[in-house]
Amino acid sequence: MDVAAAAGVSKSLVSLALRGGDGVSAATSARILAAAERLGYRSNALARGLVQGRTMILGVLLTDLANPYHTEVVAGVEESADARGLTVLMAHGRRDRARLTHQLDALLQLNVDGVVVVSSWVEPDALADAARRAPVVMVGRPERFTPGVDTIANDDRAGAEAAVRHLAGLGHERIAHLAGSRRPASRARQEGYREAMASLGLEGRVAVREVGDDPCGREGAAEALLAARPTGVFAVNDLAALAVLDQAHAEGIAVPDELSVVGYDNTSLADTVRPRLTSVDQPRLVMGGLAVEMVVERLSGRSEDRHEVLTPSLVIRASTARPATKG
Amino acid sequence: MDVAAAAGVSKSLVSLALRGGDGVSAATSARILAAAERLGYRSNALARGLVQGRTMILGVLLTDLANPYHTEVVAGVEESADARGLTVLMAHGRRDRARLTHQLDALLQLNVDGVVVVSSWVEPDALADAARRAPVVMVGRPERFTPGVDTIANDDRAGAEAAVRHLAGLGHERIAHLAGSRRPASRARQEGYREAMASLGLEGRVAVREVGDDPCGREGAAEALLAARPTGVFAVNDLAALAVLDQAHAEGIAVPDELSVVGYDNTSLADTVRPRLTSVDQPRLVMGGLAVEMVVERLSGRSEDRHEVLTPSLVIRASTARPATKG
DNA sequence: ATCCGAATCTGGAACGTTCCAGATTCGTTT
DNA sequence: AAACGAATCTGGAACGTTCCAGATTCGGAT
Repeated sequence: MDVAAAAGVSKSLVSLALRGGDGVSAATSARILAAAERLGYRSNALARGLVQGRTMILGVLLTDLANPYHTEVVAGVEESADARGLTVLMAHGRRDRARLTHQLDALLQLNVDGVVVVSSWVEPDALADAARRAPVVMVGRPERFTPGVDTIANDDRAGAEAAVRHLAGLGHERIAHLAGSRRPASRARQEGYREAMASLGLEGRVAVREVGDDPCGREGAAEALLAARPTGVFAVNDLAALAVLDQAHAEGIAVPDELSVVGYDNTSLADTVRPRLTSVDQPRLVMGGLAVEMVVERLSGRSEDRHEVLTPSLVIRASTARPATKG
Repeated sequence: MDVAAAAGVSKSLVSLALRGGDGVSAATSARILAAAERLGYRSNALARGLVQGRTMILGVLLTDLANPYHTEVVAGVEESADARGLTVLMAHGRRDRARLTHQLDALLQLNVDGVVVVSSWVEPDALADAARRAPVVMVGRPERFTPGVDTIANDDRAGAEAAVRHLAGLGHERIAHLAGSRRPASRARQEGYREAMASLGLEGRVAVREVGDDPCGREGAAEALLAARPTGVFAVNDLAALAVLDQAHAEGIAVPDELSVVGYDNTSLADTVRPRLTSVDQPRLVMGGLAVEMVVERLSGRSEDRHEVLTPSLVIRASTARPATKG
């Protein structure tokens, strides 16, 4: 190590001084720091990680960078990781299962101290494999639990119920649901909708239309949904809600005067579209923070799996109002 | 290495076989692969990076994860990196200069093979420092060039001019500009606007209003801008254009019938708001790809700095039309 | 049988750190 | 003056790979 020679001490002492360890005299320490500064020295994280067996890096695996839902979870992760001195590095799967597996592998090969998976798309085998090498916490609702992998999800049923009750509370009865794909979160939201309708004595008014996973299907589904002339719509997510808003606009239906719309996820979209969208909000920051906490718990010995379900809240904006009085 | 013992060969041969190198007999190779598979062996990227002096990791430094402009540049980076066998890892500065510097440092300590900085916010000193340790390419328009750091930007003047000429071509004369902050890109767009107006003989119609960097200022600025009753507005970016759309809606001004609006960046917003926004499109995928190319060039010896400026194009949507005929 | 070269395999050095056991220095106490 | 202990410093092992020079094996030509 050049710095050692420049400061006239051993490499061990340089290492110690740069880490701020004690047992180094003030004078020597100053000399070492000066030499390091002068030579533009930077410690090598590879070597450090190799010898220490840990890297202080928290890996975050993302399915979709462009998804504002994901990025806000990441914000929560970062905040919490910062507070614990962990550095966050992100790997991106780009909505592709194979790439997701590959990127997860890349993180593990780097010996990250833990992985937060923000996605429910990862191959369960890859996940199980990963959990054997490092703590893995998944934020999202998986098809089924993978042993060794902790999960954090929001209560989709409760969120759906809150949306429906909000509409019913305003006086709506013809409340339709624009449903999502077959994925667990979508299914749970649909179940929540049906249950809430039933418990409100509105089972006769249940009307569901599914949009596929492909974005193109959304408009058609919205059109079909509105054909039944509901006064309120609960959409599986904000993007689906946007399709409803657009379709309503195209048909000359005023929102919220003639139609109330509720979305899910409270993405930036909800605060962007006109009218601003009432939406179910998952506590994403909290979820991200909790994920880090769970990784740290694993690092300090917890071995039972933990599956946390958080309660979402409804953010009321301008897209919902009392239904127009008839006649 | 356990795999070596299990397969009854030396660690060197295991290493060779797993890398797919030749000089390993088919039988032995199969035995080694089987043993590795069985033991769940994964090579350690830290050790590999340490001995090879390169990591095959391309670091991406982001200012703002939530910014769809940034994420699409990243998509371009990823595509190009994939094709070259580089793994992309992202570090996130969260709009904070100190954190950006810190994250840049973290990437360098990991011995990444190169860094693509998607941001024009990074401390120039930190950038210069980084460039001494690895190739650094910045996507964005910096205050000034940092020696050793390549840059890729779009031609903001040309983009602004295209926007103004589009409006003028439709018959607009009262074309106002909602300008951005003092940052170089914003300034260049404003200059492009003024120049285009001048060269169209419309210097008398120039009307500029600046929004500060804080989001709250946008509405007020949009209101003030519309007070002058322009028939066309060129906004510094899509978010500013959205403020104009909202303000127009609030005042009962129909877009595009009574007011045409053009944004900049062609973010997902442009394809989300109503009416869909005409916007200047930077070739973000190309820019990302080019960034990787420039990193690779540096790795294979280029030493002169390269500063690339790409030409943006206009994407015409529903927010622009001929002005209403008077009377 | 002998030799030769190609194919296959091995052992140790190296990468840049941290860690640890011990060496050295120095001021204080006896 | 001797002894002691604390403070300060050093040297080598270790981490898990790759790399390289050389060792071993093997089939075939002489």
